[in-house]
Amino acid sequence: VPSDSRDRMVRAAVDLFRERGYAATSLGDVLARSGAPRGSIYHHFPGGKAELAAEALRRYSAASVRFLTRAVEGGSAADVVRAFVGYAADGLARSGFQQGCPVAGVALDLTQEDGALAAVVTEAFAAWRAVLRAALERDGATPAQARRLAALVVASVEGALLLARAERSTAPLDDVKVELVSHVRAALATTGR
Amino acid sequence: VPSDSRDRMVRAAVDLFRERGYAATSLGDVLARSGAPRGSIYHHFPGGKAELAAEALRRYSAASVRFLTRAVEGGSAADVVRAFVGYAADGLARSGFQQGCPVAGVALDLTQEDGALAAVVTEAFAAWRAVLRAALERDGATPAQARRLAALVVASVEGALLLARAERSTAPLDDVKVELVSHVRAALATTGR
Amino acid sequence: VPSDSRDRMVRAAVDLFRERGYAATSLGDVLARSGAPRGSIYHHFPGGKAELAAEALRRYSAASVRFLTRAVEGGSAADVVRAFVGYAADGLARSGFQQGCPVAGVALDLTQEDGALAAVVTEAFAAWRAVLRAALERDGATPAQARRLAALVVASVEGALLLARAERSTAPLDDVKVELVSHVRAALATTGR
Amino acid sequence: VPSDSRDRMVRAAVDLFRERGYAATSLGDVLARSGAPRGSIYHHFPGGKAELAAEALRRYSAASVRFLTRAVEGGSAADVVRAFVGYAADGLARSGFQQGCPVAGVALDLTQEDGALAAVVTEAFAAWRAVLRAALERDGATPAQARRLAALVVASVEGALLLARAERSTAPLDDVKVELVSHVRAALATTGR
DNA sequence: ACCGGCGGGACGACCCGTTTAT
DNA sequence: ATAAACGGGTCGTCCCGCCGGT
Repeated sequence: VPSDSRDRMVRAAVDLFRERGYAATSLGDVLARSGAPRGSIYHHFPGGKAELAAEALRRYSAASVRFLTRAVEGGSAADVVRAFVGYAADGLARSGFQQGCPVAGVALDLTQEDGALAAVVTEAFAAWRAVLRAALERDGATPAQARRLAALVVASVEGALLLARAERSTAPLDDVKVELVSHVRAALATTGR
Repeated sequence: VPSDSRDRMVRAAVDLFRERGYAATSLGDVLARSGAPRGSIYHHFPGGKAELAAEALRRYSAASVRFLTRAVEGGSAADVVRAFVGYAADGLARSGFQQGCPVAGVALDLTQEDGALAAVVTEAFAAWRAVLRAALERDGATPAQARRLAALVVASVEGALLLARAERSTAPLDDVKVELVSHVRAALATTGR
Repeated sequence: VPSDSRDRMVRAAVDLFRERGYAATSLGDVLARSGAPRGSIYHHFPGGKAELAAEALRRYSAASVRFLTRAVEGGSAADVVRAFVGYAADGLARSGFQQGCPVAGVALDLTQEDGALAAVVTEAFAAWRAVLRAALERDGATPAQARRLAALVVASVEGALLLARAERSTAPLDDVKVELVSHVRAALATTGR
Repeated sequence: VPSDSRDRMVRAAVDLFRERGYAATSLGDVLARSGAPRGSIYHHFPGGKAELAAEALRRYSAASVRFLTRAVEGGSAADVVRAFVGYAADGLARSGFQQGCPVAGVALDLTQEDGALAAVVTEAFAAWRAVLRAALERDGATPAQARRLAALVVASVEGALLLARAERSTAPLDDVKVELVSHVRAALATTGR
């Protein structure tokens, strides 16, 4: 059975990485926010901070992929794009423009040595792209086009989250959403013809 | 006359923020890479690390804006987009997939207290968007459309840089470039008609 | 029935104290080397690390005293000295010059508060000296002389083990053995005359 | 100019290693006893605890070698032995039977990785032996005999210090002194004949 | 003005010896 | 008889003053 402390620590880590990134988040911060006892971190995460971060990213990735997958099942590719942008915008707005994307927050702080964590980051990005690619192909995109569009969507959302958090406004996300939906629609219409 | 040490420190800071972000970069790292004397930090940057970072971002922003402006003067909006993506891709590839965007590297690590630095970050993003917006309007976009497209371009490039650095490949940047150019072209064509 | 885990832990502790002393040996090291389960420490050794160490020293002391006693029964005092030095040299050489004397390894790391462990250390030294004293008296030494020679022998061996481990060679032990045997022989000859 | 803090830290380290060895001495202990500020340690000893220990051992070694050398200049080999044992006994007795030999205290706690420190330990032992060997040869010993006798003397003193500290009495040192002097005298007399 | 030595306190992550709850 | 959990403490080092030189 997963311990309660452990779970709270992972959740706190996700939130903190969304707010200040990996390097600026101390284990003390995680402990303070989660209310977990100091000694527990090494027990639950023998690999230390990096292992905690890996788990946090995996959890965030899994949740967002589940969300995306549901959107894919219930709507068109354009709907999925809208859902993806909305997912990011929601998290940001709900937290008073504090919480961006934890994957980005970790990715930017990594140096070459953190191989294991870097792999988790890459995997998280890949998972999003895979879901988007599948939806785009399902709706008529060629494989190459789907790959490019998926990259554009993920990149735009990550970047827009950056802009939006910086200026404390969802405007960049809203703008990106409009253009993304229009572009995807046009691309699929052209291809499908 | 601007001191040599000061200059080297700023350049080292830019590079390090591109590689590992703000929080993961210590002043010791900056000193080591720049070869600057230890006692000089507070002489040149009484505000400490934050002031050094502000200067580093301003310098990077100014250089990239100069580059973008030249592209605007010499080509279409689509050319500017290509140049912008290329600028990011070049820096990344030239550094062996180490150096992303220093503005992003700082932005993600900031907490609410770093007001001054946050302002510099916002300003840097705004500067890029302003140049792009102007070029788009010049080429026929409506103000609102130009604003949205500029947001999309800046966001896509920042995000693609993230993806590209993570997977040590320029593929995401290349993919984003193709889609961005195609979308901007289509948008301007529609509007201008 | 003596538990298997318990036994393995004691043996691992002996070896580790011989290699790195008391303070540098963590319970985790003991667990890792013995393969014993983590939770068992407090079951078997309610007194914690100190109690484990006490038991380890007692076991080592008992084994070496048995060895010495057999040498006493089978030979002259000079033979006993040879056996004593050889016992130390064997353990050291067999372990690739890793394992010295666990009693020394514990003794040096103790502070004034560790009364119980200090007593075990003293007792271990006393036991060796007692056996040597008895053999020397049996072979003709006066009580005072036997006491002094026993101190010299134990001290020399402990010290030579230190030197030998440090320079990864049995030379100091060999040198000490030669001189010790010669001195003991001369002393007994003079007395007995 | 050597800083005052630095000097006090080294002296505190020597004393603490004499009392509890290397592993049981924390940098916090050194700081507390020396009154030095925490931030200074890394400035003075970039190599951390190991570098501080190396310096402490070198200082103790140098001081004791100076002492031994003076004894060599002013007396016979037997006098040197007496001085050597007395040096150890004095330090121990003066400190209320707390302070043994710092070289031993470090040597026992080292693992295979601490190569640099181990070299300093070996060097310290070698220095004592060299001085003793020279004095013995000067007084008529053959080279091989001098080597063996020097090993015996150093080993005996180190070991006797161990015993003496453990039982809080100088008796082992006194006993060893008597036997050592008698043995060295006899050895030199025999050789010189 | 610029720079080096040094000091200074606060945390950083890691991990240790121990106890509570099975 | 064992795993989960717990605080306290380790070393490293970070960011930052304060002087004395030059």
